[in-house]
Amino acid sequence: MELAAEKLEKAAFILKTIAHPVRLRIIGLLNDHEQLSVSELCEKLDCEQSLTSHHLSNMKLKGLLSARREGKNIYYSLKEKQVTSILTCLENCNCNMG
Amino acid sequence: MELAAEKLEKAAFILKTIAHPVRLRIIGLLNDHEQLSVSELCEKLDCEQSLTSHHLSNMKLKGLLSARREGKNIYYSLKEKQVTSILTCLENCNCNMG
DNA sequence: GTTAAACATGAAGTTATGTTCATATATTTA
DNA sequence: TAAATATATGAACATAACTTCATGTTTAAC
Repeated sequence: MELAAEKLEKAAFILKTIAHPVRLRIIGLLNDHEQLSVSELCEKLDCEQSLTSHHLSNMKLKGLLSARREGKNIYYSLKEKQVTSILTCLENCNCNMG
Repeated sequence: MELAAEKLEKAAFILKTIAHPVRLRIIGLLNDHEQLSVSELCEKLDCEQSLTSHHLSNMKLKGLLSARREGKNIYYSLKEKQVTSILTCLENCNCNMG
């Protein structure tokens, strides 16, 4: 095991970005849907526009999502599909934690 | 995908606990070693005793580690081996993020 | 029963994160 | 070009996380 030191900071960085209920759901949704507009996400997440937008730009900034404009809408999608594998781990993990 | 709502909070919770360079290294070390005392961890991590201890009790509190005393030493070990699978994901993930 | 070793704990300070609110920008439509 | 829709942005605040430092507790050795 022992992640290489270089990879370590990056791993923590990515995990930190993912480690939030709303952002986890965003990843889940974008894994199911290929791409979604901000308002579609707002609705599905039941999360206010501004807050959703903040989360999205944060995730984009950190390289997890990409965005492209189409008319009035901006569509977000997963940039690194592999991120999803972390979710799968968590899903399968019967972690009786907490 | 779409983690069940109940699992979601827990997943974020676990990820938040893991999402720290030192704590990632602790998990890596305890995956390699089965159990380690605090001072062994301090040394391997090159991390001050108090800080290491804080991280350890945090991880224990959140159910990731277990501890048992043996004389003057306290040995920590992974409570949920599955946590390691998340590290494996990250390792294999050529995430060109950031 | 003192001392030392190994570890835990708690307060304090600093920084980072999350959230809200008000406002700005871009695009389309009337 | 004015209004409406979709989204972004930034300031301000509240809360949580990280770290340090000083001190407490437990166990063992003398």
